[in-house]
Amino acid sequence: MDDIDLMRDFNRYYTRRIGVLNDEYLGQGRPLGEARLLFEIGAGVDLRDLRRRLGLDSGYLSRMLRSLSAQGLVSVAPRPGDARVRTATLTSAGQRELADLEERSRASVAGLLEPLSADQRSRLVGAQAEIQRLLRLAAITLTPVPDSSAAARSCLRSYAAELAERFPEGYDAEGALLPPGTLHDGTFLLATEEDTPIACGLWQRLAPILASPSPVAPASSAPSPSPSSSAPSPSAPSPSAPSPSLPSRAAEIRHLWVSPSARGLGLARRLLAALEADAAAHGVTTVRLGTHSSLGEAIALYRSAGYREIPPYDESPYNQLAFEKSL
Amino acid sequence: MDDIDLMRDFNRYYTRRIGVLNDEYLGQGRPLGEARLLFEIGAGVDLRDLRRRLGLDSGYLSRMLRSLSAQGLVSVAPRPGDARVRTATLTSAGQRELADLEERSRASVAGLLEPLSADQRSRLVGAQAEIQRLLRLAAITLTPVPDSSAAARSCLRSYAAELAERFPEGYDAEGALLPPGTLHDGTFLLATEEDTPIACGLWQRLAPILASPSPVAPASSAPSPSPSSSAPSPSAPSPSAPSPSLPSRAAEIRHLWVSPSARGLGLARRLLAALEADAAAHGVTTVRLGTHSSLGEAIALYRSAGYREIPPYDESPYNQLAFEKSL
DNA sequence: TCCAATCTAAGACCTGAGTCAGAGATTGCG
DNA sequence: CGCAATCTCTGACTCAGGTCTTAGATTGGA
Repeated sequence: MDDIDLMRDFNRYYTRRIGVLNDEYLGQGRPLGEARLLFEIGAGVDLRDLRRRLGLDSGYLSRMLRSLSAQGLVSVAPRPGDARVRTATLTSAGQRELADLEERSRASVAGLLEPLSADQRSRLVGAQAEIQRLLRLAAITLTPVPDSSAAARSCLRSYAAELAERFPEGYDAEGALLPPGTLHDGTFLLATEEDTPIACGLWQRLAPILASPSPVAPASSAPSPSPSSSAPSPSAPSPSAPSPSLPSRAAEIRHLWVSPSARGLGLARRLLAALEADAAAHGVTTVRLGTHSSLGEAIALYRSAGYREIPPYDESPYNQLAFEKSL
Repeated sequence: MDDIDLMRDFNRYYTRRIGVLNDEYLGQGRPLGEARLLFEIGAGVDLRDLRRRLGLDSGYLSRMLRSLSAQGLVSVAPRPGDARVRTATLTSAGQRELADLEERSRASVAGLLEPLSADQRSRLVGAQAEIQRLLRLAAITLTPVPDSSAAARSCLRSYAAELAERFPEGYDAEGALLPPGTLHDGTFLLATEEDTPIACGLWQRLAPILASPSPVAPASSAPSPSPSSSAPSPSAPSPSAPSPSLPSRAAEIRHLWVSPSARGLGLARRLLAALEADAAAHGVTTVRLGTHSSLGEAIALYRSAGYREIPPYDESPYNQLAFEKSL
């Protein structure tokens, strides 16, 4: 039995167990769809958002809401300001009903856990947390996007905001952040979880350094089918590339950032590996990066990913440390 | 957030993820119920069993089967020998269809696992295995039953069969097994998982030993509300009890057995603890047990559960080792 | 041999879930 | 202002899932 079969087996077992659990507390007279609605309508939600979040047809939603408001559990009213969209709110009876649902749900889970010792319970939730982390990580997709795209800029803004807060000296986004539309020889990777951006990073070809060994022919560095947003094949240097006609084999990784909500999943490591792989596929053999001495987790990540410290290679005031790795 | 909320959170996340996974491969044109039927009809099943296993209404099942056999996937025929029950079999087209379903299911799980490294995958399935073990353990119920009940005897038969195989000298069930209906001062605990017996064990009051300290008044050993099948309250000794009018405060644990299908769950430990608790609730202060030197896991269990070795206290040829614990 | 029990088939019926097309209301923008 | 876009409601429709009842076939045991 391989991993796949083991997982299928677990899925069958778990969904069956949890299925009866859910029936136990949800199926108390109320149709499932309505119960889910009650859960989702916290304190006023636009119907539009409800539909999107639950993936419902507008007619279907409208009908369920009608039923719920006939039962006096929710009230639907046009949103002040824009009367096209309507918002649903729980009435006080609805809140009671929801609390009741929650309580029943808690009770049925408690009944399930009851025969287990405290130690066994904590092992159970520990294993669940591990699974959830890994599944989240697996559900995150990495896509190359233009560095000027809205999602990319929003990630970079969050990145800059966080650095401004963490660096004792603050962070000058204007001066230090990659200006939009200037990444011509490299790739901006965006990580999204259920269509919301949660992490990013980019690699960018470095101008050849005079002290570096003279460029050799790009012999076997054939263009690969790997995803790349903007980098042309190595034999066709981009217009913005500096004087030498052969592209540099050194690149820099910059702006690696993971949203706080996605930390602890191992996403930074995955993103870093993806950036390296993409750069390597474009003929890059050496990647460098600079970082701030206050970013302990990042430094630990680079070290454990095979980077070794080198003297700082640029003048950015924020890059007190620099690292390098051969691909 | 306590264990219960953590588990609810995980349930929501997991069922949602797995839900879309299932829709992906099951909802290919065929209704879910029919797909489940295909899975369940392996090589010939009685409709009666199908109904019981899936919890279906006879009319509903009959309708689905009609539809499946109209599609040429299953054939239903009266069982030779008893024409009241009918059996369903997959046709060769049905088998192909099932193989196809399985393949799609594997593919969708594989797609989910694809972004994970081998190490992450093995951590995932490891955590799943842990959860499954703990949930199985939690789903097992311990019930006191008469030692002559069919379920009890079936467990004891399996127990004897296993010992006969494991002991180099064999096992004489006639001589060594508790005869049915003879447990008058003690409790036979049966462990069942989804209504099938999977483990058992019993405690039985020992006749007072002459060398033991003289019996004290059973002062505070009040009868407790704990479950007990046959043991009368300590103040009313059973007719079969030997001469002294006060019940012995020593008991013996015997015939502790866990079906191979339920090993590794920690069930033996739970069963042992339940037996001790039940005995203690009946005024027992010392439990003893004997075991065979070849039963390494059992010996390790007793040691780790707080038993200390004592000299053998009876003449059973199978009890080369004896243990004792004060409750 | 006959009766009760068992098992299944079939039909009527119901509910929930979900889709679709069209009509109204409201708003933003040229 | 008027038009297009957005959002919602409504009703008609389909389908899966499931229950209930009745009837018929078969069998085992009195």
